[in-house]
Amino acid sequence: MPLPRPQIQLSVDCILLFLDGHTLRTLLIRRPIPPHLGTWALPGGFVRPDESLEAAAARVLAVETGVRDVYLEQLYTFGDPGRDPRGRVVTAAYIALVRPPAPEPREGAWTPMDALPDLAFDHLTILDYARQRLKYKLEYSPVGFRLLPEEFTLKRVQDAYEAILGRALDKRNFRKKLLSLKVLKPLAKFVREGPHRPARLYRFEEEKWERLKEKGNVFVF
Amino acid sequence: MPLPRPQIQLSVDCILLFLDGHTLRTLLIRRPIPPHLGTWALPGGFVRPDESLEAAAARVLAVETGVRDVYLEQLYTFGDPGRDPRGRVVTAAYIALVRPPAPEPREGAWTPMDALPDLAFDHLTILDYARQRLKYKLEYSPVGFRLLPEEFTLKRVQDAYEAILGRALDKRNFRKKLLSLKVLKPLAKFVREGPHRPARLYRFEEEKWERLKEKGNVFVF
DNA sequence: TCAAAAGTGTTAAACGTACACCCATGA
DNA sequence: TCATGGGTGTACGTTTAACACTTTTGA
Repeated sequence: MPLPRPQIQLSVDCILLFLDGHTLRTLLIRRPIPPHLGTWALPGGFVRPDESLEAAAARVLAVETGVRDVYLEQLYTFGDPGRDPRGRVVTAAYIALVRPPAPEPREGAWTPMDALPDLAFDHLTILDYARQRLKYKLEYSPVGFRLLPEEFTLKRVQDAYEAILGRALDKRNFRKKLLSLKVLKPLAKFVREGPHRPARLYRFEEEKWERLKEKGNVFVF
Repeated sequence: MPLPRPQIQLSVDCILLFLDGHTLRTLLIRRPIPPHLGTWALPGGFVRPDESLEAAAARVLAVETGVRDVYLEQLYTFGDPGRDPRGRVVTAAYIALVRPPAPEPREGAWTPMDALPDLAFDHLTILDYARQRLKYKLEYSPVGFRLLPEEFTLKRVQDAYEAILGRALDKRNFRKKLLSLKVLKPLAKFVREGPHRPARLYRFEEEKWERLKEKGNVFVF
């Protein structure tokens, strides 16, 4: 039995997230073609017949923004008829987490998540959904560390958590709990970055996290 | 600028879940057409150009199984090239939770989740993913109650949690915690169903749950 | 009167939360 | 020597986890 003729377009859109101090930023580009020509939008494009959804997301990112080798995770698929004025376009949204230093985008701008401009299509809905998802996932997955450099100070981890959760955390309690999980390896390296005591660097140990997870342990702040 | 000609098919697949005592069951049907003719598979079908993904899932359920008015939630979109031998088919999987009494399916069989037969396409992967998701969601959302009748005994709630989590829970602690959340309304009704003391019926109060959630409270066993 | 599930409370351990000072450095 | 952020411990309240007997019913 042959397939019916396809009538629905499939695209991917990418929510690139980057943590700039206490500010969560996303990369928006100006639409180079109609509809919504010139309006801010998420980087996106149509899926090719021979590539997986994730491969499409990676390609779109590389081509439109120059960003490569990032952590990608499917967020949700938005498919309401009418979300694209050209016709029926269903889009699989992907979250991409990038580590500092922020790659200079070939195009577009790193925009603070709490000061978003008008956006094309339903991209505001998609970004709201992404922010929510990130917040929930923080509790039981190491997404926070995917927004940090390989080596980081405890302060930076706390900044990441505070930015994503949107509230302040107690320094001593945060450190106590984080270190008690034994998923960070303290390094014999320190950063001097101001007129104050240098901060120790740590590294996230993925396989220790995996072991924790098997035991059903969870990371709640 | 016109759209490129579509080359990818979009389908939906439904994971219908039903709780039969301590057994979580899903509705599987035998494929009525090639490929995988006669193999067990999830109910599914192609999305029409004018319907939303969720509407497509609801339609497929109604047509293929006769089940209506169920809770539907998007699970994940599976889109690897090669998952369908006919060509490129991307599928949005939806979880549907049904309350007892189990609707008698027009077609197919309620199959225990822990004794699945060989399945068509990547449907085993999809079911594994659904089981995982349900387990995670139990912690912070009232999915458990969507698998129960409107009025239920505490025993039934505990059975649901034990079935989904896959482990036994302490009766006294379970009840204490569940009742302390104040999301259940005790009714002046009891069920007599055996040579033992009758059990009180309760009703889940959605809007009390919403209030709890706003306060960031969570439901962990 | 027996078997079967409903219903109920206490205690100890673990965990979360609130809170303030000394340290190392660069200017 | 001062301003700045790094780093550390304790005490209290809340939550979890372990655990066994009495109640009500139908047969």
